[in-house]
Amino acid sequence: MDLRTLRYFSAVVREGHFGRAAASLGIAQPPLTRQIQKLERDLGVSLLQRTRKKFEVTPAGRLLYERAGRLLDGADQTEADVRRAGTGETGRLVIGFVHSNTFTILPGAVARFRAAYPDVEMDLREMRHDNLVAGLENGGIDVGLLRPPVSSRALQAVTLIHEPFLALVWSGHRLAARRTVQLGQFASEPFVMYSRIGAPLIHTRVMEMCKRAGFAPRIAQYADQIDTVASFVAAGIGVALAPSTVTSFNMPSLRCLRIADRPAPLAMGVMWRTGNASGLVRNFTRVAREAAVVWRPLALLD
Amino acid sequence: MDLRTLRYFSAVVREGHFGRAAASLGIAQPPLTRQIQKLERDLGVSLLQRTRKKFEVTPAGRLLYERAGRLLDGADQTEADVRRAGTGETGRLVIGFVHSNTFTILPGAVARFRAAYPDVEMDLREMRHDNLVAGLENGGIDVGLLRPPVSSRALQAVTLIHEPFLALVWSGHRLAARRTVQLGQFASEPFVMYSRIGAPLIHTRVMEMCKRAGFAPRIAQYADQIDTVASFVAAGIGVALAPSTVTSFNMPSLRCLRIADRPAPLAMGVMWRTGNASGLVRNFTRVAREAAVVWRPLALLD
DNA sequence: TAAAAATACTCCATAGGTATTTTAT
DNA sequence: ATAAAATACCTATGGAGTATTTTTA
Repeated sequence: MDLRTLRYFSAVVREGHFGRAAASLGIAQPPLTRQIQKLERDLGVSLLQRTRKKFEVTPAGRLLYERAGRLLDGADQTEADVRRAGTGETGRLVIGFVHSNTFTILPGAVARFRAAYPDVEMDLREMRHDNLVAGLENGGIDVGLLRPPVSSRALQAVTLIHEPFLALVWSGHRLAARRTVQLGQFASEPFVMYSRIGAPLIHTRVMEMCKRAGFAPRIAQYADQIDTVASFVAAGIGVALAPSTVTSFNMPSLRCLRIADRPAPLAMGVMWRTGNASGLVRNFTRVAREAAVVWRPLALLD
Repeated sequence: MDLRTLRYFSAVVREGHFGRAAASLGIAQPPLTRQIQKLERDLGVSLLQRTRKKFEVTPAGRLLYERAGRLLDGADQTEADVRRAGTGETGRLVIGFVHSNTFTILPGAVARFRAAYPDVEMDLREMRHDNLVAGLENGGIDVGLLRPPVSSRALQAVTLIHEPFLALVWSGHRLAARRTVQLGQFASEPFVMYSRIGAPLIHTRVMEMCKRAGFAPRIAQYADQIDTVASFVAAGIGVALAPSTVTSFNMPSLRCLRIADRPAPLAMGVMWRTGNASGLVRNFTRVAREAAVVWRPLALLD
């Protein structure tokens, strides 16, 4: 008993006529006759009470007709649902993101994805970089928004946007009136520094930049997130180097300066486990790229 | 997408291993691999994320696995139910019967059938002979207990029991002390007669018997059913010829006499529409025959 | 007599088998 | 090195087509 045979039998009962049923199925009448005979043999049950000219449906046949209809509907529905799931139009997507995204592509990407795939359930989780990488690797997180590069062969990444570094000082700082600074001018300044745990990538980058400029920063305060860094700087605790996203904040006592050394910008990307490129992940990645294209960093100190 | 393929896919997911799945399905591993690949092609969906060594199930695959399980369970259940319906172990059976059965095989047949097929719903309908024949012909009644012969090519019959005719007189009758009568002795008696409508077969038989004995009966009263006939006779309204079932009644003023002419007995049979020999009908017929075999007419005036 | 199902036969698509290759652990 | 999936190639079952027969309404 397979679905094709059930379709055949359903057609015969529905049409009440082998010839018309065969036509509606797009096959010839003799194979249809044979398939129904075979079905009856296989089940060991008489489904149709025949004469050479017509037939009527036995009680067992009526039962099968009723059940077959439900089974076929269920199979069709399943096929459609699986197709949709395969294209990522439905299902559940666990999205991990590091805090920095809050002010960049996350809102746009989520809004676009929700609009494009309303049937996908999104589970958004803000996480620390290291936990996010682990989550992606062990499958707890389907897709992550975090800063590449990540040294994990198991993960694949696409870079979405680049954010230049800016130098931050408070409005009372001696350099506050400048539009551009040399990193060397910060050599003896107290630093508000991204923590190694909360933002290892930025931490490393800032340390490198300082080293390249010829000094080791004196760290007055650690902070995990860009908004905390900005508020500490605005409070006069120290200077900082931070991605241009800081311009999203409206902090009167904060000044953002261009860096004459032009350090390489920070990247933000979308990552997923190699081999988990399901429709959901592919779709989210695509939508995130679209969101990144139209994303405009706020005016960079024009 | 057919049931076989779904069984294959379910086995692969359940076992987590193509080789073991193939073994559990009783096929070789390569065809299983190919069938899963074909299923993915047909659906246009990646169900398993493979390496050459192992695989994991994609979200779409998990969805299909879950749905396939339900579909397969439903199909198996349907197959079992249809088989049962085909053997007549389940379903609904409309049984028509003429009143005479009330005192003969009906109780035994129904009790046995209920015991043997507890899942069959019985719809018992007492009907007049003519309506029962019509009901059998048009399909409203599945199986009937009535007196053959019936001149309808559309119906098939099996005779269950034979009931000898007895002569009935009231206890004050001049022949009441006899054990045997000649039909000719009733020539001038008033008759309680089965009506032509209610019991056409017995009516005809009684008229024939009288004619053969050389007289036309003087009909004092008509009655439709054996119990009515018996009570009229017991009331002294007239004599009657009736099947031996009358001995089922405990009527003090009723005498049942043997008929020396030994008329052919009346038959009672089970009938069904030719070509409606469904499992239900076959089973009922068989059980009715079994009931008839053990049926013992009450002591015939020993 | 006409129309419908059943049968006879032929063909080919495809499921399944065996042998072998590839690759990940 | 081993074990697991994939591939190559072959066979044969059986599903579908055409032509024809049978039957009954």
